[in-house]
Amino acid sequence: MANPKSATEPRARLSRERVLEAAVALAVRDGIDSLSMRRLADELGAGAMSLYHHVPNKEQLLDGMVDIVFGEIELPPTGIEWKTAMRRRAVSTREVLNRHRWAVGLMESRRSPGPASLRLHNAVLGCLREGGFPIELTIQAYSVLDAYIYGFALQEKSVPFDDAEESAEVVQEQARQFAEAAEEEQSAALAEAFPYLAEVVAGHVAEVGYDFATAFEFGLDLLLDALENRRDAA
Amino acid sequence: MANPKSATEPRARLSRERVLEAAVALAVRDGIDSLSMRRLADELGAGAMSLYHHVPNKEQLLDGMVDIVFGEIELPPTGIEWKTAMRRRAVSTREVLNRHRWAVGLMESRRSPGPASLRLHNAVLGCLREGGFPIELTIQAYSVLDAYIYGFALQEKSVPFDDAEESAEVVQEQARQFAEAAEEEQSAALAEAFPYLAEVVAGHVAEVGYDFATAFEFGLDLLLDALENRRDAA
DNA sequence: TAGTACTTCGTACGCTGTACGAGCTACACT
DNA sequence: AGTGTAGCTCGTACAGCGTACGAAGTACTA
Repeated sequence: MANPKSATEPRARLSRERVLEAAVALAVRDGIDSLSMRRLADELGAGAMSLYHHVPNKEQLLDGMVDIVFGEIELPPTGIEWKTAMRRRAVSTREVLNRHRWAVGLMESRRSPGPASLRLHNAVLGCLREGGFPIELTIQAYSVLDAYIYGFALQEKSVPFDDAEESAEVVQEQARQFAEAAEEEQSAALAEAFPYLAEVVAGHVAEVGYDFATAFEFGLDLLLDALENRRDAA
Repeated sequence: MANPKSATEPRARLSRERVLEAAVALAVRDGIDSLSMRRLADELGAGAMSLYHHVPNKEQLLDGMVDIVFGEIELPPTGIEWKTAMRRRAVSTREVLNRHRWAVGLMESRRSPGPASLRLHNAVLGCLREGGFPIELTIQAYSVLDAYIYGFALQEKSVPFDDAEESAEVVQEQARQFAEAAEEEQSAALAEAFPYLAEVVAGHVAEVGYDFATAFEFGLDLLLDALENRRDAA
């Protein structure tokens, strides 16, 4: 019988790469909670247990996915001023983490970094060293910057929607929870219980809005400038 | 009404508070992954489904647990300099998050904050406002500081052991993964592939060590000073 | 004492990660 | 060309998960 399967037919074989890519796509589309081995296998038109021939277990599947995300982050360019380079890398990191919100909790807390992660870490450290930072300060700077970047991403993760509407969304959300919690708190006047919070949420954010990108870069520049001062003071 | 006087019987009834406390204790002892409704019920000597009369579902159980953690964070003291107050609060947050590592990923990313969370947020904003920060800068400062604090906690979460030994632990871990990943990377000389990383990991951290508390306060003071400058420049 | 409301919890359903092993496929070497 | 073998696929099964449902027990009010 003539059964042509040598062509580009749907009978595509699995591979570690295909599995990881499908996993990332699924996480982006439906969120990390929807990523189960069975769903992922379905997505690939395979049986669940087939996956285990290309990935040892779910934990290492996540490791692989995380490294894909690391691979999307722009390395700090060499040959330009360190501050500009670090800024580019930081902004790129935020963008990537925004695209892959599912990864935010996983990136920093995961053991056993993959090659892309190592490459990035090495490049960042190199950028600082070449920028004239002594070792101790390099480590400090690296730690501080990464803490800020990932912490900011963590904050952003909790807001439901994308760029444009997010501020309004946050405000609404906050205001509603505000009322809710105030009820539990037995007080009728919530603004009285939390006046400063009310001032910010109802008074300012509701009117002026809040732009994450601007806020991120504000803090980023604050840090970069402060680090530069520290370096020159040494 | 809600507090029976003669509750010294071994036949302790369940209550939302008892459930939440047991849940936190379990998470501290065995980690958040070990927290299941059945295990928690066992811990309380009850059936699994009994819990649902005191907590609507697991999601809100986690919300309640998180709010307990927020409640342990020291509010920024009033009546003293804002920088000192913010420092105290930041250091306290790090301590609490270190005691409750299970909570780190959950604190910031959780919707619907509880009363303790609201109280803390309000106090922090108030501290900045009373410290002479205009509203816009207050929001920025708040965002930057929290991003840093929680991001740092996220980093710390991944290191296995406590205070003293952690540096050595990190180094060993890093070095091992280093070798591992370099193997995958096909190169034999890992130090050649990631020279800066090698310099830091093998060269400096291995010898001098790395103290998280010091690193945290370095970045914290960097931020606080920078924010003060920003305030005075306005 | 009866009625009512609240609490407890056994059972069950559909989901999860994955161990096991039977069958299939593809390629290497006679 | 035939055969051996190594790797891949996947059906089945198991323990554990969150939780819907409803029966039984307990406590308190009238």
